[in-house]
Amino acid sequence: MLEIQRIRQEKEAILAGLAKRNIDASQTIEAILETDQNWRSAKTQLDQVAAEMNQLARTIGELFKSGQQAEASALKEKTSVLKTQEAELKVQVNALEESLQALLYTLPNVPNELVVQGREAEDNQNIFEAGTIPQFGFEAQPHWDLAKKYKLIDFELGVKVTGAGFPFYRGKGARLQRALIQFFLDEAIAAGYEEFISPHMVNEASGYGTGQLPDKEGQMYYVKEDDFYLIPTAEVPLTNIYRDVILPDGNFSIKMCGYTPCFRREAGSYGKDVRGLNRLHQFDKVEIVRVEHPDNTAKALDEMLEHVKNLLDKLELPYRILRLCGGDMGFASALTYDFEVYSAAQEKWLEVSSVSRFDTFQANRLKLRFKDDKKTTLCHTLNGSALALPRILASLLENHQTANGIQIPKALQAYTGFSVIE
RNA sequence: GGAGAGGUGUCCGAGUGGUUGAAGGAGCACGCCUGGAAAGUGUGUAUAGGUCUAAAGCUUAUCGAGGGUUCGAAUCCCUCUCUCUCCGCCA
Repeated sequence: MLEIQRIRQEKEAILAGLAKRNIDASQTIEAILETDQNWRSAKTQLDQVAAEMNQLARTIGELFKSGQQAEASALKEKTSVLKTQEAELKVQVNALEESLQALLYTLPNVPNELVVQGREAEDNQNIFEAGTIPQFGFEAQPHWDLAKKYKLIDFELGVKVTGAGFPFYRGKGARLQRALIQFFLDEAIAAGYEEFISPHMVNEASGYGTGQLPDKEGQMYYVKEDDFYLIPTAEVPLTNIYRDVILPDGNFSIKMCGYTPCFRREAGSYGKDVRGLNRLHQFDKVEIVRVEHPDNTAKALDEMLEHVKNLLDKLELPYRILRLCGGDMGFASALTYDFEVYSAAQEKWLEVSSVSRFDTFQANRLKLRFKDDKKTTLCHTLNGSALALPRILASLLENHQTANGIQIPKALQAYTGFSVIE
């Protein structure tokens, strides 16, 4: 959520920024400013009436104390007019506040200066490539065939027990999955992130805190009985640890990581995009989350990019980094880098990580601030996948396949306990 | 799930209708005292908003959350929520 003060002061800059998302926000901004103006004047009136009421109540109290019943009763009658006024103004103020809030919720974050205007994936900027795309002397098999051949994943069984998008991992497939989680966590911990095991369901307030609510209810599984949402990413519980928190000084750098399953309804997805492991309703992910002083955000983002690069290097996978264009960025993000791994048999790039800075956008909703001398200032938040498992698994299988089996990268062998899947 | 007790500021803790944004204490910050420290002593110590060029000042709201009663609510009533104790159930 953008700060209202910022909209008042930097209207033009915000409009220019949002244009990079192909959004013409001028009408919304005008509506916001007008509502804000109306709200403020109504609020001022309400405050004045309330002040008068308070003054009267105090006087009445004193009169009663000194036994001047008649005078007190006379004053009491005066209050009835004020009371009606106050009630009316209160309704007005509340209504304006609500519509202001609703309008603010509709505005996405303003893109960083590095972000280019663009509409779709083709407009993203390729800023880095590493690794080599393997050449096979045989016909490479897609991961769903490999998974079946080596009995690593059973999609049909998942359909039977739950539904599409909820696969079973079995045998070495399960072991490989567990190895990856452990590997990712160990790497994150080595990089200074504190590990958390979080709840897998969150309440409504947390959904609002990180921006899943309102509007994206349809993306989350919802437990009606208890009003809980299944988390779509560990970002939600981890970031919400800092909801309604004021850090005591500006000297902080909070680094958290956590493994969780992630639940996504993915309503509207279909076709070959969802084949095999490409898109699941439940998948595993290790997430890294940071809360930073605004001065440190750029550096933190760089560190996170390096961290993910390092993971992919160790897994010996060919990958590239894209800086997302305005139209392809998430709602809350100011700057996002996507990591894509080349999947040798599907012959396409698969997104395996998304690293973003949100600046004050989430912090404003979360009310996450720090004390700076006497002022309280909003913190910055960042997060990134490090990494999401299914597509990593898919590309491991596809890129490291040989005629006789699947080679496990060296860095992983200590975790899997085997070096090849035959 | 049933019965009961409770949720007050950074912490402890008082407060059952009238200058209570909130006694008292601890902690913390700054000052005085001291050769230095401790002790002692003084002052300060929430958040969000409105008004204001800004600061100061003035003002509104906030004692788990929301609503209600009242001229006036931390204090009374209702709903929800969380914590604790006992019982029940249970990995």
